[in-house]
Amino acid sequence: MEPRSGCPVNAAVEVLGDRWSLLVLRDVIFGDRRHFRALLTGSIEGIASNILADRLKRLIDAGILTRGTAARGQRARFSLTEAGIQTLPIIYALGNWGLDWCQGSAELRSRQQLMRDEGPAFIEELMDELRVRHLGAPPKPHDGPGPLERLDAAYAAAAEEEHVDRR
Amino acid sequence: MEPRSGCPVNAAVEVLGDRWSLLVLRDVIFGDRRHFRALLTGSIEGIASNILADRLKRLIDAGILTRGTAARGQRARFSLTEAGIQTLPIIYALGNWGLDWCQGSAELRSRQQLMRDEGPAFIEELMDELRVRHLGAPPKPHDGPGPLERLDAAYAAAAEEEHVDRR
DNA sequence: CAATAGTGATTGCAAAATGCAAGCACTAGA
DNA sequence: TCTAGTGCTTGCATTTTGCAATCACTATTG
Repeated sequence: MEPRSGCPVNAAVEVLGDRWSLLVLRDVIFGDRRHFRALLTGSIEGIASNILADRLKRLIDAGILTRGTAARGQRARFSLTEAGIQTLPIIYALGNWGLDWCQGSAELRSRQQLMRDEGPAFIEELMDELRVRHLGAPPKPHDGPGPLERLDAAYAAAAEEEHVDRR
Repeated sequence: MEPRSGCPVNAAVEVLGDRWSLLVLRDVIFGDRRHFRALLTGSIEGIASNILADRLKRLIDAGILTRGTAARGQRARFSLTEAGIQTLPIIYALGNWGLDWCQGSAELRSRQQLMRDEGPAFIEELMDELRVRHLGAPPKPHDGPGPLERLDAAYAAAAEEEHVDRR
């Protein structure tokens, strides 16, 4: 596949400029979904299996994900590469824009809101945590819960609030 | 068109998650291309006229671009809305990733490199300049050339260097 | 006036991508 | 053996993309 130009934006969108790839990466990063079935059944947008299989293959070919060895019929685990981890600012920027300019559910917006409130250091910490989880990097010392845990807590709190609101 | 979920990332990719929309925005922002023909013939990726027409319409419908009034046969001018200007961090993040992980031409990479070197304040200044050019905001006082002029200068310098290298 | 150049699409067609839902060949456990 | 889980693959219809020609309009020039 020959790139249409040598512009870095074009290069990035040839790999990432389709909505399913971006949503898959979001689920790997924030949902900690590392297996095919989890990604398929966990997709709130309802990705089709052939699209998921295709996108995972593309992301692997592009050096963004790796696939652990598994025999046929056995679960394989997907991991982000360093290049994959560094897509986080893109996903973050998209979510940030969506927060300002699109409607959405408070529950699903809560993670994005927390990241915005926390600032760029949080994004860096999150990338570090992804390096631990996906690349086997040694954990850095930190107090209290890690970024992903905090994001999950924000989501759960928003879900609880939404539940209370409905009563 | 019903959104597939209320997640802000999903909301953003439903509007922006296709490569042509992102490339059109890049050309409006960095190439200062404001008319159909300029976007069509100036596209280094060679966008097709039906795709360009379709994407411009979508971006207008999504509130990212506006189209100046023009009679049939007359040139219309496209302008970024505030929402359109705020896609800059997304485009920037994509280009930044492309700079690190993809091959490309020095000439076409020079703008991205300059933005990275300058840091987040540059992105803010660039958004201010876009507000002046597209929204008629009053210019802020600044010394020397504006961000877009500096980006063009970096591009020209890289082109000159590349030209020298070839001799 | 006719010819030319420019305006932003639109069109016809073939190829490619998407999406739904069923099915496949495999593994593992009861 | 049956059931449940594994990651795809398949058949089919629909949608999107991409190429290149064309359209209906405007404005200018000879």
